[in-house]
Amino acid sequence: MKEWQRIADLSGLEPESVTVLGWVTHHRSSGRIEFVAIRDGTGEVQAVVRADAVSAETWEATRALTQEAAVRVSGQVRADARAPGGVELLVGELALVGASADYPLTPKEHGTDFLMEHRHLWVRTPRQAAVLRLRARIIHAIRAFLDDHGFVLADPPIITPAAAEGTTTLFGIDYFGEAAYLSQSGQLYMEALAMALGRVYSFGPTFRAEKSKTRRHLSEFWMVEPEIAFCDFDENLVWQEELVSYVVEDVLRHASRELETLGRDLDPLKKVQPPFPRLSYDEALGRLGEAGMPLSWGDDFGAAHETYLGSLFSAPVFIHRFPAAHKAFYMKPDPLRPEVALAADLLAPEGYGEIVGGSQRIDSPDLLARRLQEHHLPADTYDWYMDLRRYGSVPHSGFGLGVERLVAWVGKLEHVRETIPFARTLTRVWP
RNA sequence: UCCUCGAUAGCUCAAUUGGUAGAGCGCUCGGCUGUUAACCGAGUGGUUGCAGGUUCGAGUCCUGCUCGAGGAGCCA
Repeated sequence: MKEWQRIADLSGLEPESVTVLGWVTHHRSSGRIEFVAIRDGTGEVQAVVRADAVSAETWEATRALTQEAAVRVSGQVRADARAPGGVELLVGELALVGASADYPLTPKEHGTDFLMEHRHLWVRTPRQAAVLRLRARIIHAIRAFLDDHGFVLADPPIITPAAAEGTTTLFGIDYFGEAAYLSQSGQLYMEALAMALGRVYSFGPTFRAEKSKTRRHLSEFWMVEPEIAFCDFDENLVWQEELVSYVVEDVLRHASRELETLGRDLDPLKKVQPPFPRLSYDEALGRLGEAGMPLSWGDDFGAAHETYLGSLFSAPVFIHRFPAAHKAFYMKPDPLRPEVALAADLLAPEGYGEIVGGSQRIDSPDLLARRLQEHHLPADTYDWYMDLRRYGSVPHSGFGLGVERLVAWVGKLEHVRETIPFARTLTRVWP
């Protein structure tokens, strides 16, 4: 027999006597009877304490309970329609494990800044706990899919000597007296690892020092970066849609309780089935023109354009073959149309924007050398990267998936700052 | 970096035309034997973000600053 029970396992145990360990979320008094809501991380249960049924010590301990006090409660499990969840604990004994005075978070509403300032306590609330559980399940699904399809986890360094793409802002650090940077993408390293292991993926934190201040941006976020040898552009898209579909299906099956806590409408998720629609950049321009949002060829999409394009379909949509001029140096031009790159963004529906960005990489050593020059990138820094084309270069592709954006969309959350335990944003590096 | 909005009790907010800073929640005390963010009564609580200005008088008007939120750009 277990010494204590998880609250999630209580249902069905009636009329057994059990012990539960947890925290008091709130309690109500009605004179000679107290109702204490207890949370243990697996669920919440109502403990009922009657003055005439317990010792004086237990009664006094119960009367003195405060919000978030840690307690040990023993009692009989019983079904009762009046109890939230249908099951409650008729208490025989209650003891304080850890006191809690003047808990800052009340059951009433709070503002964003106050909650983020108390993020270490905010995570105790049912909604935030559900988000973190959903995140864990999504990460599990991503890794299960990749592991089951022959991808080898091979993480690139987080401390890097130079910008991977040379565009976005990096966080600099002092590396034994030399300048170094926190990785903003492991992609170039993943290409090297794909030449060694075939199919690889990285799963780790990524750092961007951009002064982005929106509900879609974090300074530190987690990214999955698969890289696949002998994989062309079209196959790359298939991997992406299979992965995203698998994650959604897995979450529907295994995280339904979390989605329910979040009030997530499941119908849009059920429509996420491969293959996803594909819209070329040119076709996208046409759709935007029809919708009264005309752009000139070569223009980048703004947030409003992405939201509109994402809203056209019930599943995520690929926008592919962007003008090459503004894209990363390593992206392969379309052989049939060199002015566009074999790159695609995957836009989530319901206004969540880009969740994946991927491309086929340049395999020609001559073209890659030319691109490095055109982008004014130092040849010596990228010499090791050129080696990948000098020694057995093959067609290869890969993509980067933003974990927090995926979680935000799947959970239909307002802001990515809730999808990670302790968000690092432009204005917050605390707690 | 730019645009918009905001900052009043521990929290969420109110304060009419420039005229005595309030409510709910929290907390403390009391009441209540089935509560559901319990309820009822009493109490507690303020350098109105900071600095200056206008005025008989500023939470309110003006200037500068600080901090925050949303958005743009950039991106996952």
